[in-house]
This record gives sequence, structure tokens and C-alpha cells, in this order.
Amino acid sequence: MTDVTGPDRARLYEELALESRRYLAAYVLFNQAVADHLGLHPTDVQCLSLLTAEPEPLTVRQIADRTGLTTGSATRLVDRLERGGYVTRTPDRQDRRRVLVTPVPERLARVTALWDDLGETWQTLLDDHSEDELRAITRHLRRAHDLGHTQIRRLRALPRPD
Amino acid sequence: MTDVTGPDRARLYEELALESRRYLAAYVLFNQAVADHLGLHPTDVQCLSLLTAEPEPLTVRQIADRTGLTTGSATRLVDRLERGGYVTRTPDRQDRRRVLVTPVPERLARVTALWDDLGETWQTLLDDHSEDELRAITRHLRRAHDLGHTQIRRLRALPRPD
DNA sequence: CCGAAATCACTGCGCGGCGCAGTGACTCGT
DNA sequence: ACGAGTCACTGCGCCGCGCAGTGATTTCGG
Repeated sequence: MTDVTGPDRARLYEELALESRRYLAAYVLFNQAVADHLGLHPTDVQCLSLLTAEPEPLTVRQIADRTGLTTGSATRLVDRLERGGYVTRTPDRQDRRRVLVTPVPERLARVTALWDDLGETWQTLLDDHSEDELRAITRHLRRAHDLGHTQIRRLRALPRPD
Repeated sequence: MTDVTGPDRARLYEELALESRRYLAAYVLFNQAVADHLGLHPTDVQCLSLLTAEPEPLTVRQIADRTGLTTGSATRLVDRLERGGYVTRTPDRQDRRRVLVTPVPERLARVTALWDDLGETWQTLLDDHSEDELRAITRHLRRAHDLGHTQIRRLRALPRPD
């Protein structure tokens, strides 16, 4: 077992924490820049990202949950995207209360083209990492993601300090 | 030199890209949850994070640049934080046009306490990574951060596709 | 030097995304 | 069959935000 109390290690933790904060701050700015460039809002871009990541269409509620919006705001979000031609609404045959939101590939081409272009450069970052390192990075991201959701549940359960 | 074209490696790239997206999506939700819990806006929390990360106070303009807001909106942001007692305004003696924004430690204690609590759990994630892995993760984050800023400059230089 | 230009924080104004609360349509459990 | 729960959707009002302009201060060119 590795020693988790060494002074080197403490410094590594601190560096990682600092880089994480900078990384996340940069991401927010980057996302904003992408949205500006496309003439959309960050939320809209985020939603398109969600839709393209999923193999099948999402319902309005699923979009609301994954973006942190209320269902009302999610309806408006889909309104904007539909008006812009990015998505179409389809009634769900299984449950007629639900509405499926399907992305329109042709309209999304411009967006994905931009992502692909930016992603290509991004991949070159990974080229001089070993496979073990890549696995370690991926593992850390996944576990941080999981912890994030755990913390969110904790925060929502906690009473508001006011 | 490692082979960067192998099928395993391509799969690792894809996994890492997917986990990154999930990680970043979770961060946005997490940040929102923290802000909700404190009765603040995500932007406000982000600003407090910036202020506490820096050893010396920032000017309104610096806050604007680092949050992606206009100076006008940054003024309003500082207004909110000042009204809430989180920061104080101090005129800059060197340049009398400028205003320095200084965090108020006592008022921020509650916020940092929450961060520390959440950060403690977060650190346990790192305990079963080797030091080499930690270095690899940190390096990746730093380079991704740098690339992000490069891409932002590219995006701003590009013409709007409209 | 002195006046023009740049930069700073700040302010009115209007837009629009968002949460809230309520509505009707639909599904499900008993 | 009927009530409870869930779905997407809709007015309404709030307020964060960008935009454009202002005055104060600094910087720079002739």
C-alpha cells in the first residue's frame, strides 16, 4: 500500500486541486465561447451535447433533470431549440403524456463539426500519455463524477443556512 | 515511443472523452447545488472561488475577465457580494480609477467550511492513486486548461456562422 | 508640457432565461 | 372506477446580463 501521508503527496493533492479549479473555470469560459460563437446560450449547447451523447431521444423531464432546470424552463429550452431547427418534438407512443426530443442531424452538423475540430486538437494532448496513465485519468474523472452526484444529494438534503 | 494508433488506445480516448463530458456536466450541477444551498448564484460562487484563490485582491476588471462577464455586469456582481457582506470595495492607491475587491474572511467562513467538507471527501478519491498517476492527472488537467484558453481565442477570432 | 485617446468603474435601459405555481392530459394503483 | 401521481405546458414576475453611454483618471503623442 502506498503512503498517503507523505509531504510530497500532500503537495500533489494541492496541485491537483488547484489545477482542477483552473480546469473547471476554463471549461465554463470555453462553453460560453462556443455558445457565443453559435449564437446560442450555454444551456442550449449543454442540452445539445446531452442529446447527441444519448443513443435515443430524451423526454423533456430527462432534459430537465440532467440540466438542473425545472420542467417549465426545460419546455422553454426545447422551444428555443425547436424554433432554431435543432430538434423536433415527437409524442411518445408508450406514454402519451411524454414528449420525445429528437436532434436534427443536418442542423446539428455545424455544431458537431465545431466540436470535432476542437476535439481533434484535444486528442493530441493524450498522445504522449501511456495507456496506464489514460486509464488512471479516466478512472479519476469517473469517480469524481460519481462523488459529485453524491455531494449534490447531500447538499439538497442539508438545511439551507439562512 | 508508444503506439498512438492501436485499437485499445482509440477506445481509451473515447472513454476518456465520454467521462470528461459526464464529469463536466456533473460539475455544473454541483456548482448549482452549492450556490442554491448558500442562497447565491453560480456566478457569485465562482467569483468567491476566484477571490479566495488569489493571494491579493482583484479589480473589477479582472473579475470581469475571469468570469467572462462585461465590466458592467461585474460591477453588479460585486454589488451583490458587497450587499451580502462577502466582500468590501477599496480604492486603489496606485491607480485611482481602479477599485479593489477584497473578500471578508468572517463572512466567507461558512462558504469555505462547506468547500473544505466537500473537499475532504474528494481527497479520499486520490488516496489509491500512485504518485505517478497523480502527476499524470494533474498534467492532463493543466494542459487541457491551457488548450481551452487557446481554443477560446480561436473561437473569438473566427467569424460568427450566421 | 498639453490635449487626445485609452482605460477604469459605474449606470439606465431593455431583453430574456429562469423558477414558481397552476392547468389539463394521461397513467397507475387499489 | 376513482383518486393520487406524473407528464408537458403556460402566465407571471424576478433579476442577471449585455449594451451603450458617462465621468474620472491615466497614458501617450506631438
